[in-house]
Amino acid sequence: MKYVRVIIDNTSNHTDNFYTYACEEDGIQPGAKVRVPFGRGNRLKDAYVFSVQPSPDPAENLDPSRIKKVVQIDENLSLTEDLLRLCVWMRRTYLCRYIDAIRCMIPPGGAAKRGKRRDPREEFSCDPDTAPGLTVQQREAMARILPCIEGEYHSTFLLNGVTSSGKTEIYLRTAEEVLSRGKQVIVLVPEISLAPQTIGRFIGRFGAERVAVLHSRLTKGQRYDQWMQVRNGKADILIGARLGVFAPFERLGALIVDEEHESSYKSDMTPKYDAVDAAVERGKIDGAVVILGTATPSVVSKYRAFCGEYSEILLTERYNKTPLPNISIADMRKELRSGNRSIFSRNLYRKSLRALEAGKQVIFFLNRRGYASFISCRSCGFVLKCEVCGISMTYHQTSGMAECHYCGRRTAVPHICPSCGSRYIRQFGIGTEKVEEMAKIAFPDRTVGRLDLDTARRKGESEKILSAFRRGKTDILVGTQLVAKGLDFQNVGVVGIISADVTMNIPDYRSSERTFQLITQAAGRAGRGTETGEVVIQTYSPDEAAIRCAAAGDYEGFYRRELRLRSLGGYPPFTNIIRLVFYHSDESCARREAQAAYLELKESGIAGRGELFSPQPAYLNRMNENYRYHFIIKCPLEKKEKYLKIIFDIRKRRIGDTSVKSVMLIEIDPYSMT
DNA sequence: AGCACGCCGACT
DNA sequence: GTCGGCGTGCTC
Repeated sequence: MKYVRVIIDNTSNHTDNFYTYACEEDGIQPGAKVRVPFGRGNRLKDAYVFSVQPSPDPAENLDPSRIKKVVQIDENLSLTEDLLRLCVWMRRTYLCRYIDAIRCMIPPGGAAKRGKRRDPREEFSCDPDTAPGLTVQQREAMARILPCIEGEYHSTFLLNGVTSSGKTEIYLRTAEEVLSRGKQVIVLVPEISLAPQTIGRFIGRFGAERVAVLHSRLTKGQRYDQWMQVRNGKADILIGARLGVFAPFERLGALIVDEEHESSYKSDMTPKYDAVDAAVERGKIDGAVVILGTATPSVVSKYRAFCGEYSEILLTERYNKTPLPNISIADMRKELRSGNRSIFSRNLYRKSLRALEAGKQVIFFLNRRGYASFISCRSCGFVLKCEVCGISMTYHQTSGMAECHYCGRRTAVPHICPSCGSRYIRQFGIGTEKVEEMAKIAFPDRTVGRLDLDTARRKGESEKILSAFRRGKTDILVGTQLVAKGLDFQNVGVVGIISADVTMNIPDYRSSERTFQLITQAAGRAGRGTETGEVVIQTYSPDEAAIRCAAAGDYEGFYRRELRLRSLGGYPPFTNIIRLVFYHSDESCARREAQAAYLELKESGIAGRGELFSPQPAYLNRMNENYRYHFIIKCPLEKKEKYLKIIFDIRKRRIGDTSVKSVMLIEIDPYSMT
């Protein structure tokens, strides 16, 4: 007879504890999925074994007569011990329940109904791929990674390589080395639909039968099948979106994260984990090599490399010596002053016209987010920013005020520019639809396609738009970041970034970083063939560091400056932003309970100057009929444990207090503040 | 979250 | 007497 400590699969907030059961099967292992009687009604519940002991833990002082027996063991859906440790880390790091972490790791709906279903791997073309020779830099990179694979110890590499420097080949070689030692590989990509070439190369190199894919677009049945391929060792490579980090490999040798700076690695559902951090943690637990690949490292990752947490590998040479595009900045203030009121600068218009006449194609890029409106002066480029946080303020229609979404400060919208006194200060917001319309007017004899979330939502539509552009059926492609990411077009002569200010002015401390990354990526779409491409960046703030540095291809310069600003503002990587959200259908209840939690933190005396901010109505004040209040903590790294402990206690107090009605959400470094 | 226990009012 | 209201508290 063994005794097991389990976590019950239960929706309750009150049962996030270990429960001890007796088990007659002596071979029971941690990670096993079991059925146990639970509660007074002894209803059978799923549960997951976290530890196996010869006798009940005496410290728990359990009455032996209260210990019930495991009634069934489900061999199929068991987790690995390493994943259990990752659960513990997730609960500690994101303050979720054990069961929330476990649910990331098992296929949803359990064993879905049997039956024939499409193999999701079929959709990827897979010409046999043979390993090409490596460049000097690639060989140097492998020389640094190989010792970890051979020695089977964990290390995280930040693979910082410019576009076409051959990062994918490093991934493939790493995978090859790991696989040849009988170990397994996880490859994370930001979004499966944007990575068909990467997947195609893995399948082409290693064979489709060894590769499993996992992402949220799969049906439940498909996800179950792919998960099983991994669990029973049929596949030894998994390519997936963020949830692929939880693939149940027993002998994981490497975790590869492509485009590590992408925001899609942050989960938007509970638990709000960051798949990059989870990958690094899993690498530590499993003793696996972690490779974070990118052309524009996130400020946080770059800083960790600087601190020695990660080792940085630079790839600076372009593989086929493709010339870098010629990047220029168009100052839209000057355009306006000289009478050009169109959305195209003369420079961009002229270059586009010339390229189109030479039979080349053109991309117009604009990253419009529905709510991303900001207040700016068309005359001098001034942008209304919060005095405390330095973040651009958002215009609110309902209040008619400009608000900072971080600290909640409100100011009246100036009618005269505080900087230059001009009256041309107003709210901005153009979208891709308008760009499409304007492109059709400006280039009347050309065909224009548009790719953004609205046109790509319909299934198969984005493929249609992209293939039309690739085949030359459309001359001009207007799009959001969907066109900027990872897609190879051979015939693009000009990339026009219609307004670099759109991303610059979203209310988030990462807006500079995102702007730099997006410009760099969009620029990388130009001149992929043999000829030099042209990139025109249009902006009302040509002196903005993110824009200047991106135009100059100066990552280091951007990074150094941005790091200083983050340090001054108390932002990551020097802090973690912890956000607590409270929602309830009754506004006063949400406000009161947010206030109670805030006071509890304040009275604990933990918060230093500028760390704790008072509760504010959340940006989307009403969501699903719920009123939302939130507050943030700029938590210095060394105080994280202490802060999390207090927040954990607040949650415990709230669970025990029946008068508490609102729901509290905990977010660490949230990607958006909605 | 369930589910049972428990301590009060109105019904055959 | 006893049926049932939902406040309280526990679930190995």
